[in-house]
Amino acid sequence: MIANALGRAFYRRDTVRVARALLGQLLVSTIGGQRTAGLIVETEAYLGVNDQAAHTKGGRRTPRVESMWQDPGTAYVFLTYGMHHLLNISTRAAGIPEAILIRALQPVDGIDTMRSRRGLATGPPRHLTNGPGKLCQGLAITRDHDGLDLTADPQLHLLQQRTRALPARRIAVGPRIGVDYAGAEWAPAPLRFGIAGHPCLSKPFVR
DNA sequence: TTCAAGATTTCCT
DNA sequence: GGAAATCTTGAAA
Repeated sequence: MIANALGRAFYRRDTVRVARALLGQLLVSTIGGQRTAGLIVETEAYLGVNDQAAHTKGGRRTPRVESMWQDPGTAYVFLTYGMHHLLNISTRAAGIPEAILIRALQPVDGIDTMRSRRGLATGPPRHLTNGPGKLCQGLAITRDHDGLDLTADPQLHLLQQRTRALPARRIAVGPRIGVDYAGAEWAPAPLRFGIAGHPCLSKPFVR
């Protein structure tokens, strides 16, 4: 077991609640012998079979999205635009395909490793992980890691940094990014969460 | 078997 | 601000 890791019960709760509770927790990757880690500063919730923005809309259960149907705390990693990996964590009970997309981190450990992987020798560290594709590149997360149990995997897991979610006034809320195709009900739904005013957000929250 | 489109990033103007 | 890069998936034929 991993000391201080977020456990099954953390992820088994309501997805929006987990999305908020993940803000400020530490994502740790130990891949290729290099430890890299960052604090989660931005998340998005994807709500199962009804959500028209989710890969599981209409109850899809194809090989790609199988991880979303698995136990809470399972990694769902997919490739988009033919070149970028995106990391999600499944929530609620097995059989309920909801998940949270990790959209941005504040780099904490292994910054030199992240620079090397991202091809950014100079510049502010926030550019290493301020986007869902960027953070996967920085932490070396690929489809090889799809299906991992993030409550217990030595390569990839989350460590508890706080026992309570941030106060509501410190959490910015807005529509999800890049889901304009999802229709009038789901595209504008307030399912994106971020630490208000944090410099590592992938995009500003408009209010 | 075919084909359109995408939960993004980067580079150019 | 706009477009290209690049390839798997999912649905239709």
